[in-house]
Amino acid sequence: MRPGVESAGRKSQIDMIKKALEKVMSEDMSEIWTVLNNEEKRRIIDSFVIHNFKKNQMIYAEGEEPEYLWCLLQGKVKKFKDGVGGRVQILRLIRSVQYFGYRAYFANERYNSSAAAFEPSTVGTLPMTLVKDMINNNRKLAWFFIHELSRNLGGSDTKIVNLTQKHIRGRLAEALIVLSDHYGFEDDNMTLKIYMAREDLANLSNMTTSNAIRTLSGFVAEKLITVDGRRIRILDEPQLRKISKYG
Amino acid sequence: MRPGVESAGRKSQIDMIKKALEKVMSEDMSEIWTVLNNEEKRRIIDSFVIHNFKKNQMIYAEGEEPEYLWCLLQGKVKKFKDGVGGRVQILRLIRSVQYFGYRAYFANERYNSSAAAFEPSTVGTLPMTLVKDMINNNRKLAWFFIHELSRNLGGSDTKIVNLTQKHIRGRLAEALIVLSDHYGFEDDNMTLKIYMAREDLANLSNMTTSNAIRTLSGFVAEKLITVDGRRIRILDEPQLRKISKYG
DNA sequence: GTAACTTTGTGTTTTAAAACATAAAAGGTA
DNA sequence: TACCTTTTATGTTTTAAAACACAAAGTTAC
Repeated sequence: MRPGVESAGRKSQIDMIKKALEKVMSEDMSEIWTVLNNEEKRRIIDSFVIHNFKKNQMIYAEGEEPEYLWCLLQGKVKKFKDGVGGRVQILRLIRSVQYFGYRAYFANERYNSSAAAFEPSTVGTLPMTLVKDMINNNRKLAWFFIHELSRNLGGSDTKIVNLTQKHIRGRLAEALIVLSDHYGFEDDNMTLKIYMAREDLANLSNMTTSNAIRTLSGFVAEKLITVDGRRIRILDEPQLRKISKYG
Repeated sequence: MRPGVESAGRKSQIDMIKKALEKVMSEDMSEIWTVLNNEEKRRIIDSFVIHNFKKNQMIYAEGEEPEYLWCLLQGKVKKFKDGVGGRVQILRLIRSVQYFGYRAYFANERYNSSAAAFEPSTVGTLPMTLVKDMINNNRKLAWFFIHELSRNLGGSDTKIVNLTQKHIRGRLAEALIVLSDHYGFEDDNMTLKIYMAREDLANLSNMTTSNAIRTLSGFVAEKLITVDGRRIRILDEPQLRKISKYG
């Protein structure tokens, strides 16, 4: 897949790459880069390609051949899977700086899920062949991926039980908690930093859009949250956690 | 956790270990061993401990500290998670020779699920500290785990969609297909090689035991399968696959 | 071999969530 | 501005699956 490079003029494109690389290299969260030696860093800088995606634009689709390691630099990305009868399940949310799209390559499979930008996003790519070489020469990088994969697998297994066994209210409360843990709050420490459509909220918590809307209204009536369009404020997190646990 | 060693007399215990090691070392499915050099093989032989588990005996439980790589030599093992209201979800089935129990260690977490023997089973353990050392000295071993974790993660994501979106009949049909793919058939090429309680079948396909029984009876009435106690024969696999896809 | 317990089987009732049906807001566009 | 599309909201109906209830087979233990 050759992703949509929003060509934005040569100068500003170069600036963007520079800024993005700086961000990637300095971000302490992305421990991945701290384990590279200088030669590896040069190879990365030479191969790193920046792409911009518009709101709701697909990054890759289930069934395609995985070729790149994707690194979200700016924005928010969802990984999702189309199921039966037009229903969609959001599997994982990506924030900056996080890596994604490598699992299928490692498993020797085609993409098992799709990725799309939630909001305007900047993504860097690195050919997986290069990543593979780097892993072979750098055992810390191997451990980085072993660790990431292991954490994600645990998360997926937990999600299976949450989505199949909890009731609607529990699932939505859980989704709100996950969103707050993952993307955090605005400066007021209450407003979720992600503004998603009710439909996405529904696809995240395995319910229909109407039920997401209805249940959300219920939470408002119980004064657990307030809602202003897509702006959600968490008022009573402990109670939400309780409902998420089972209620 | 110190697992239950069914001490079976010194002589036969030694025989068992010898046989088990032979099996592990020769099994071509377990590519993991082919990548080791002689020194590594000696370290393994010295540390490898055999354990026997009775039918339904727990191997480890959610929340415990992971210390060992488990290798199923003989028998069948289920990995499962206790959810809300006494419900159980079977997450993965292990056959010989397969490895399990390493994810939590790699993720630096406690066990996220439990493991129990479906039937009398023989399991070998290796301290994860040793496995870690081996990975550091052997990049092919690192790739083995990256590959396994990646495949499992893809499977878990698929399972999320299957279990949340398919209807009861589809989920049970899917479970039967998975069982046949995973454990295979008896010599008649029809009878599933695994004999599980209806309750386990239900826990595998996210439904109540009564619904598993009822739906299974439905399949019998439609001549898709026959049932004789826990012995299930697949008569019409194509149709089962169709139902599993959506029916 | 009989009693106690567990597993399987089936019918009936209840319920949680989907499906359907509108309508009002909100957002985009000509 | 007016028009069209999408999103949000809420009420009503339908339905798939759980819950409940009981009986018959099978197992296990004594």
